[in-house]
Amino acid sequence: MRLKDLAEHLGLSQTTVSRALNGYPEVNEATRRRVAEAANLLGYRPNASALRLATGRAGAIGLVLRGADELGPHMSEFLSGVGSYMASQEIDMLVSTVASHQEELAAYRRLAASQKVDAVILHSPTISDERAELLMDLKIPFVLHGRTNIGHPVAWLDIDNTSALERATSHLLDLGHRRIALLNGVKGRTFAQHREIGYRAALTARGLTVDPALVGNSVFTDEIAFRMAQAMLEQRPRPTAFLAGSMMTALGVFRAIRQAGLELGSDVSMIAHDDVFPYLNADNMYPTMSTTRSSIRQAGTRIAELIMQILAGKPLADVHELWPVELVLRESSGPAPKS
Amino acid sequence: MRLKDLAEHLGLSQTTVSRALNGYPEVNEATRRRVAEAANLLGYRPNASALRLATGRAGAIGLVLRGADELGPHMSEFLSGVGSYMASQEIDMLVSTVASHQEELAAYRRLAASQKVDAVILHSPTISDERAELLMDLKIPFVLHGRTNIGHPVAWLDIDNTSALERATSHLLDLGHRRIALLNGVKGRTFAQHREIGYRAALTARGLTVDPALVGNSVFTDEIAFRMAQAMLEQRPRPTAFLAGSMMTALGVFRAIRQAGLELGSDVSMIAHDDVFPYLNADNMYPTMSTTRSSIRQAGTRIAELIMQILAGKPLADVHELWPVELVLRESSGPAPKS
DNA sequence: TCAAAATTTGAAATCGCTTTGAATAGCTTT
DNA sequence: AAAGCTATTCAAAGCGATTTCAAATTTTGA
Repeated sequence: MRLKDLAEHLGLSQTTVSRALNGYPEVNEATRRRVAEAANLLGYRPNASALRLATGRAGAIGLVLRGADELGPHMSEFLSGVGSYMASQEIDMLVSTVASHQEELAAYRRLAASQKVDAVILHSPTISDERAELLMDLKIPFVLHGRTNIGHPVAWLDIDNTSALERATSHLLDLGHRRIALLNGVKGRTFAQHREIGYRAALTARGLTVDPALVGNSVFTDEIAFRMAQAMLEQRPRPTAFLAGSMMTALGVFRAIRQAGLELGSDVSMIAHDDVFPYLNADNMYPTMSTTRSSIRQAGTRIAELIMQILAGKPLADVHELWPVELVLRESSGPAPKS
Repeated sequence: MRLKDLAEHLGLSQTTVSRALNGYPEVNEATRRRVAEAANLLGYRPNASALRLATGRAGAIGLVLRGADELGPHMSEFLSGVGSYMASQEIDMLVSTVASHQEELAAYRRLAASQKVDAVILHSPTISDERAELLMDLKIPFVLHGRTNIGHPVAWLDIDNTSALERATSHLLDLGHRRIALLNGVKGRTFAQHREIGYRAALTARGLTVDPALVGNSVFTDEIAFRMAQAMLEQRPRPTAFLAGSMMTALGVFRAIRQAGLELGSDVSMIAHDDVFPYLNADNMYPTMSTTRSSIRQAGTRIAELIMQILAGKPLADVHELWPVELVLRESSGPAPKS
């Protein structure tokens, strides 16, 4: 069913039908109704490629994901946040997977040259992110999930990682903990830097120094967290508290604590960052998990909205959102054990 | 940079340039090289919409994911398998998220009417899947990840769930277990049915009957598995072995076992199904986990290949693959405890 | 050497839509 | 009744590629 067929069926010109369907004012109300009805009945929808070619808009946004490390539970959850909004706007999500940084850059060049997307979402930025620079050069609009430092203004949404870690660390210090381990994200990522800044600030405020042996950097997986925590727990004096970068990390730390014959919440405390996964609830854990909490799904939805604003012409410099992070105290964080 | 610009730059017609780039034989080798070089240098890539309109091919495949329950770790891993192959074929992945079954059907209708995709991948089928029927009606080619029973032949790839569960169950029976719990997938899904068939077959072969209180059906999450396992462990006599539907499930069961003060591998045994997540390795768990193993990522890649074969004209009836499942015995499965 | 065949190139139609600019019809206004 | 508006509608020109069909050039063969 093409526009032409529909027009013939109605005894109208393509022009009129097109206008009727797209809400232009210069079409008779009766005609518009007739057209809408017929279109609905016959299940007409414009051919996407033709529409895109004619309008010059791709009707899609791009997401380039770096293989294994980015296509995890965080990304799924984020994606479904983005998707829920984009679906309502009839915008497609074009997802590409790549294996390396070089491939990722190439993917953006391809997207730009073939004009497959109107904008992209960039995530997990480094402190001075090369991809952001490239996208500026390519003139592909984008919203950054996180922050980075490049020459130009950039639209971004981020959570206040520094403040979150500063508060979580301070709380543990208040409870008497002195050896607090930080299982942070991969070095070089802005969010990991921000978290470390918050952690250091809290320690420094009490005149304490950071023990490098208590800081780990890695992707957030159960497995790696388990090993890092295990190694840290072998130190003497051992850490009495952990700051876990994600709920996956928390699961790994939990296993390591158990395996060391220790009890979470009494022998060792933990505060984890909770991105709010529907299938991993801090409240349902044993013991319940203290968290710094911020929904990554909501962030996705909001970023989708921001993208649409940017495409509508909003200046980049006006699109900055720093979301606060809740600190939710539960059973996993308790007073430091008497030594 | 449009084809026209490139053609003018070279002093050639669009026709010739187009042909040179698309490998048609009727173009002079020297010309072809000259064109290829210029295109490369100037970074020319055809406008995707124009190309699609002209060729009638969408150059994309669709994936419709039902919100929370499908966008989990399994799907991520599967997606990246699909993506790795599709990227090599310059085919895009169009990902939509929907919240309900009705929305999902509507999404397929939209994809069909607007001709946004050449084919789709269908996953987690029910025993007689309505979506598969719809896709047949809409004449959208698709490959099914799993199996279903509808009137027409359907292209599919599946793993041999029945045999996997039959073998795992038999092994536990050999070890002396008699009360074996099954944490299965959502009722109604074909794979869950297949698994139950295998489980029943093994029990029946020894003259045992199935205790409904030892069979649970749900999505595969840590949390739900924890609760189901917890409830089952309260029964007397309690189950001495668990068949976990996924590694997430296994984590939950593990927690429940620990919480009940029992030891995995001696007091209680477990065999989990392992879809091979890069970040959750059965070998690295404590104790190491016995598994039925099959890479969901590889399945994704293979399904992508099958899609291309179907688009190339291979008859649906010839596209059926049943993959065997490995049974890997590790420490989590041991002899039944003396009662 | 010249016609025929093979090779190489190009003009124009096409894909299905949007959008510009013109045309028609029906009312007012003078 | 003619002129001027307004409200509707339509024919045709893009959008940027592919592809058909014809033309120009070169090569081949007798």
